[in-house]
Amino acid sequence: MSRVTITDVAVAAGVSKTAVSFAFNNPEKLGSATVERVLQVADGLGYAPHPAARALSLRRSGTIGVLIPQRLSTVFANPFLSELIQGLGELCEKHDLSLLLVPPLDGSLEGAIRQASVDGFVSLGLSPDDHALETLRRLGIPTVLVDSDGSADHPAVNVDDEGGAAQAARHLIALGHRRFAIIGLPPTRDQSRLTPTTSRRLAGYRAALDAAALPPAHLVTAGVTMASGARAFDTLPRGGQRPTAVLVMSDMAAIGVMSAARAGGLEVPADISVVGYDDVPMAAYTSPALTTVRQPIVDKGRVAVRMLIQRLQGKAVDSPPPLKTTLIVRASTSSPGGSKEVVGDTE
Amino acid sequence: MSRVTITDVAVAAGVSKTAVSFAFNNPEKLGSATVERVLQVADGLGYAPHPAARALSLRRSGTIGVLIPQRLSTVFANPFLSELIQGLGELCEKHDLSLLLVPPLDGSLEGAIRQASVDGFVSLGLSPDDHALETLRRLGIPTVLVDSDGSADHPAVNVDDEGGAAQAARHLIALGHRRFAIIGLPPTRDQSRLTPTTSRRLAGYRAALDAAALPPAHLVTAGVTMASGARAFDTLPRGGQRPTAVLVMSDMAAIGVMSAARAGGLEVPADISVVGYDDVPMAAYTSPALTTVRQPIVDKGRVAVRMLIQRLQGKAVDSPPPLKTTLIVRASTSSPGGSKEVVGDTE
DNA sequence: GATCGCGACTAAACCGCTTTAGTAAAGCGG
DNA sequence: CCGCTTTACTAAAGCGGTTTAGTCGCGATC
Repeated sequence: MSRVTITDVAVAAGVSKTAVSFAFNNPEKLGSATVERVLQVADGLGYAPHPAARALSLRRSGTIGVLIPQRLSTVFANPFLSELIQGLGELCEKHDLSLLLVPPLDGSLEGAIRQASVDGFVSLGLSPDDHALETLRRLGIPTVLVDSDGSADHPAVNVDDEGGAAQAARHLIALGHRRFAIIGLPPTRDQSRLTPTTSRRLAGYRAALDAAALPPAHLVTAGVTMASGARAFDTLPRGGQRPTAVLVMSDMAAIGVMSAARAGGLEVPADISVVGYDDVPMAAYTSPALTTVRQPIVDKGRVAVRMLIQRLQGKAVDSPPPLKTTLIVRASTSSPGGSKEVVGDTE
Repeated sequence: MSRVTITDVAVAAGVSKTAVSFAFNNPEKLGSATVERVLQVADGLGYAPHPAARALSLRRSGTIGVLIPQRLSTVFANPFLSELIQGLGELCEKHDLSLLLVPPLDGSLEGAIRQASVDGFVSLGLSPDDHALETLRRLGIPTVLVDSDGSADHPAVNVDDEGGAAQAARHLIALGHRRFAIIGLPPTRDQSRLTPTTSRRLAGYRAALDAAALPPAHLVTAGVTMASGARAFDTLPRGGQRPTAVLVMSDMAAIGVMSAARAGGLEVPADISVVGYDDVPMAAYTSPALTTVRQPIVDKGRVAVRMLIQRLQGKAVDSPPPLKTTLIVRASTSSPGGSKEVVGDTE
């Protein structure tokens, strides 16, 4: 009861394997009567070409891999990936491509890369010195990076992380805040350093604070979950040193911060202002609704696939200019006193 | 600049292809010195076995497909899928399996099924008469259903949809509600009928209403997004006929309902109570926090993969008993008057 | 010293498809 | 009726691995 093969169909239809293949892929090379008959027989037998055999022969699999530097169970807790996949998926469906999720295998992304039968990769948040990038280069698999630094080998699509962060900080500064905390994203897989996204956003926050001649902010990192954001909040200074505003690099952590603040008896934004990053859909539905930096996540996915498809067609592709980020002011920010009054320029 | 093949390695190491293959997969069949040398050479050349060739030869791809009956861009708007993938992913990573997302191709799931190079499928929410199920059976691809009715061909993992729904309805009845609306899930792909999950939840709601001798509830359907839930709310009767409680089959729609209610000048739960379904993480963070029926989504994913792996090993697998659902009472429900006082048994 | 067994390695078949190169027959102009 | 192009179809060579069924050499056995 094994699978029906092309040979079975050929025999049953009284033609050669070639004819069967042509019937499906090059019908114009065959008499129309034959095509008809072969298709009929194939359908009757329930024939479907073996995808692996096809991939081997065609030298393409019709699949693109999404290289994910973390475990699926953690990374999918963040709606960011959901949204990105919406963008990736939209174009993939249009081009008859499937999406393969490729998380580390036994902790090794490189092992996972080797196993994956894909035509190309979209890779998320890899730091520029990750060995995975070298593996990709050596294997010659076309790759587009997202939220990384582009290189000669691999173009990257990014948003204006720094600009968005600066906008967020300036908004709070304009509201009159002086004591800040920054909650960053988790470090790279090997824990050794910040991801490119983290660095860029941090640079944006700091540039704005420096420009206002404010003291450096208290910096901690947190995962991109609500629980993790709540934990991070609990490590912030208390009493007189308590920051009046928190710049969070992900909405999920920001929501956790708000929730922990409230649990600690503080009111948002009266006692503490919170700004997120991403503008995931739920940011508009929290209470108070979250002020955050919107980045066009779905677009990011679309652009990445579009670039990858070009690379698959052998065209050279450059990293596009960063996509725009926008500050979305909602209800989680106000002047430190609690009034919404603006002290200075909101830009 | 094409890929390094096993032959390249064999030549470079001065051995046969067989030896190279053995060095990787059956090192005990070779002298240890040879193994060492072959591995060295392979590494030096940057050799990685071609996944498609391997899949063809081994008759397994190391990939399982997630059969998704909707477009990726719509289905990923619901955190349900994210959570399910967390469960699926957890076991997949443990077993060195990859996850392939398989949405309809040009609207056809069957086409997508044929193209996918997978060892088995986990299929979501398929109605029992969907042609895709017949295709799967004919191709003989092991499949485990989620949120569908099981059959002789394919076992299914489900939760106690009906019981959870009944619990939700009884909770509202006990609070004193008499006029209900039900917001259901979208129909099947061909629009012809309700999905199994919808039917079961509906049955649960109705059983509870009937048992309390209440009039039938107003029924509408909505997609599983906040926007869609908001739209659904706007179609409900107004004025004296306005329901005092809404039973929603998904949290995302429920959150949309709350938001639309508030936009319409109502207060939740004082003027209208809302109960969701799923207990996605954000349900606890909305305002008011959402009363909802919790289903163990991550578990569902884990169980599904566990079953599929058994099937891949040739074992017969029966549908397990439904997983437990639990009513989580939060702040979006109260007595119709606005008081939280309970009129009767809350169970 | 022929035989056996064993360890180390290889030739070749096979997985199921695509595609190139080619054949046989039909069509056709002269 | 011959040579030439078309049309319709096929044999066989890949694609890049795995695996079965050996081959070969060599020390141990009787």
